[in-house]
Amino acid sequence: MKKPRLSESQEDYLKEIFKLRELNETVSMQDLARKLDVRPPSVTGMIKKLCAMNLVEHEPYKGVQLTETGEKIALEVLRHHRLLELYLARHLNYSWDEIHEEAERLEHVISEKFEAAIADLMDHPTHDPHGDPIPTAELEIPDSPSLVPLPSLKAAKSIVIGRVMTQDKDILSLLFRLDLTPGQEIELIKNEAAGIRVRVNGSQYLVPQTIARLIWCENTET
Amino acid sequence: MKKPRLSESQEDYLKEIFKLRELNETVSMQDLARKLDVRPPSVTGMIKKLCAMNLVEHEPYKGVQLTETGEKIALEVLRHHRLLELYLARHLNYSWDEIHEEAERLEHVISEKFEAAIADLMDHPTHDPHGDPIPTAELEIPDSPSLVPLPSLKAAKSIVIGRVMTQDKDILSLLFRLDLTPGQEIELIKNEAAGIRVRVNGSQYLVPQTIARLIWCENTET
DNA sequence: ATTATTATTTAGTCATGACTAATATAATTA
DNA sequence: TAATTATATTAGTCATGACTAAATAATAAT
Repeated sequence: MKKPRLSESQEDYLKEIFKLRELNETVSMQDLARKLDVRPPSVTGMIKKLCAMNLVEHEPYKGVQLTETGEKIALEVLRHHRLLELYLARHLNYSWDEIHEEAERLEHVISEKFEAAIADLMDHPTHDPHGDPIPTAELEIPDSPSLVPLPSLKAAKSIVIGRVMTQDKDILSLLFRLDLTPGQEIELIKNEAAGIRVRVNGSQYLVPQTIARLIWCENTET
Repeated sequence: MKKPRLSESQEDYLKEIFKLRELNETVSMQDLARKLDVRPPSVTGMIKKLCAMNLVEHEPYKGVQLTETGEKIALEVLRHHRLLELYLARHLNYSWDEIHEEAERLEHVISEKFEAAIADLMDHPTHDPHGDPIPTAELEIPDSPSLVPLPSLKAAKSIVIGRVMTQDKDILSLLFRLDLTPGQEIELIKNEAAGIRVRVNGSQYLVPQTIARLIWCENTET
């Protein structure tokens, strides 16, 4: 079995299919075009190629899916990305909103050796700074606490943030400044129409619904 | 003035022209083809393009030269490369013969931020693990001690290695195992036809001429 | 000075991975 | 069911950066 080394583009396609698949039931060509910032015909072309390589399967109008091999590759890229994000934040003093872009470029070029080295250095972490799970070296996805969006919770004294579902730099830097970060314990005071009133480290904020929806928390009920 | 962002190929061409220029008086298309591992017509094509961008100048049959802008870019890439090599060796436990390849890929994708971060972390080093000078952030080449090849020296008690002029993995790993590394102090016992007899950390070796020529040392004689 | 050799360039091809414009197919709504 | 809208695909183009084969220019040797 040969290992033909994929292009960065191809890796990005696989990664994006994987990420979209986690959210939506089905992944359309358009979804991909949007996320990858290319035009639909480009997607058609690339998906054709990936099909021929047995990395994805495609039923027109029904969606794209990764094959087992395709998923392995996606997970490898995702592992690189998330390890890198954590590494940049922890060891190179990157701020939260800077890590994504850099990781996006580095993920395609680091070797197995590099991956292993930073994983070692960080003691084989299971989640990145956004709370996203980091696939293990064996490409399994580690267990995460079951999470729900902040707006779906009722007022409660102690809620722990698990994950922030955005890569938008402005939002990230805002959340970072307010300490609305994974691991942080907050108090949900009241769920209002305009937003969610929370207390974090003694300070009180009204978090707009749009932003609150991006904050997923450990499910305290039941 | 626009900054058109060069391709990795283009950066490699500029870097290689710079490095060749340090050794030879003149840089031919063939030299470039050899070093870059491409065929001469490819070089012609690319040089043409770089000329149009005002990054190099080319007198057919007389050689290629960097313009000021071209040199700046070459130095930037070189700075990335050498900082990375040192960083990989120091912080990620890379062995000497592994750093080059990884740096070769990373040098094109790291940001200014990344460059600054690792430079800071290492206290703005002036030389990489091979003894090659690391251009400063302002893209000046730092002073190096004046060096001469090991075979040109006479027997002497205390000689300090300054630089090893190879990227061959086997040779590097050999030199590393024998402690024939920049900064190391050695005794030159005798310059024989077959090689150079040296003592390093108490052990005695006969270093073949081919290899000895790659080892440059601080010039002890006036 | 002519010939041989080496260096360089032209001309033309190929693969990648984007693009636009136009078309076809499916899903949705009237 | 037909019309409309959304989705996907063809067909054809372009830029990049490699390649081969053939031609041309410079240098070295006889």
